[in-house]
Amino acid sequence: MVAKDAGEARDLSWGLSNRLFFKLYQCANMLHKTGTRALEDYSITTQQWAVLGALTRPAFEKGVAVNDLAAFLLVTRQNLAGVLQRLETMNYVERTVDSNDNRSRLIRLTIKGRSLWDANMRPVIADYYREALSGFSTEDKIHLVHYLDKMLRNFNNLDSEAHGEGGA
Amino acid sequence: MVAKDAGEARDLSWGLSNRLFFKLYQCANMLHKTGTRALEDYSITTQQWAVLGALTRPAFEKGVAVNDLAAFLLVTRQNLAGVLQRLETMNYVERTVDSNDNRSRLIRLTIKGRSLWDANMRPVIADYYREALSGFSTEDKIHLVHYLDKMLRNFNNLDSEAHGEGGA
DNA sequence: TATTGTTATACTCTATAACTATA
DNA sequence: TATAGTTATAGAGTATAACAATA
Repeated sequence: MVAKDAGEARDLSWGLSNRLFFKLYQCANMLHKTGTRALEDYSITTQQWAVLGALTRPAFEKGVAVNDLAAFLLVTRQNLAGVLQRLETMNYVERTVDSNDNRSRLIRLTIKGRSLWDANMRPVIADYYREALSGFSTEDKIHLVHYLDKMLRNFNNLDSEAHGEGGA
Repeated sequence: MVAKDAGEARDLSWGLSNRLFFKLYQCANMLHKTGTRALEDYSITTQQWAVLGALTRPAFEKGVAVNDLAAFLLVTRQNLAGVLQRLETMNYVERTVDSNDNRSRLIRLTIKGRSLWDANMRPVIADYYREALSGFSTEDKIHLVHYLDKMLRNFNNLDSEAHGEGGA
């Protein structure tokens, strides 16, 4: 009976975790679908949104190295390069040489990019947040951020292990 | 002073919501990155994982129409077609004609697909859940599922509006 | 006419490796 | 030698439109 109970407990745990990850998967899909649609007037995808949003951070406003930006966004520098290229073509970001290290390039918003964010994207995104989080109290949001942050740390551990840093 | 306070309240709300969505964005990225890596021995992506997982549901075991599967996964039927094609090439799913409606195709797992899921994928995914949810109590998981489900309903509303169904 | 599913196209994103230029 | 960034390539996913077969 012990073995059977243990099996049942494992099944319950599987079901709940499975449900949780399926919801997360669906939320991820819908975030990209509805987010990209919300910003379609500006031809901005959610990845580009994340980059532009990061560049408005006070710490990054004077420019941020590609590597640092990639680490912040949790994407590889190679894949960030593609997104940056598209944003540069649209004249929303620009690259300057870091005078402290000639290998490094500092990425920052252009005037046009800043204006796009402040005048167009931010209001649209504020509306988007309002709708996507309707029914959420401030407490709910704080709890959810906490859970997502906790899961994110676990994901980062999983990712580090996969790169052989924590080899068993 | 009222206007200023209102502005500050809006900023606080913006900051919290922005943080929440950035975490969600990062979790989405990491789910695909670590999930696909966890299943790389079988060349299964997270989208294919979702399809195969759906097909193991008791309700779908005898076959499910493409449209119903797409609705369940929250993807378009066109995009599902591509994923199904890749899974069919690998011999993990098969299509049969619905005898009740000759237009419809019922998708179901093949023996090989069922075996891949039971013998290989499920154990790997169970480990993956354990690591990705380490530190989460059952209560935590229930709360998180609840929040994700709530957000998902909001996303679906946003999506319906965008398709002109609820036009203001 | 409407619906089911498929095909076609164009683009973005991702993973990976190889390259350059600096350090 | 190691690091910062770029370029190149192949594959997967996504949005959208158009199409064939069936209802």
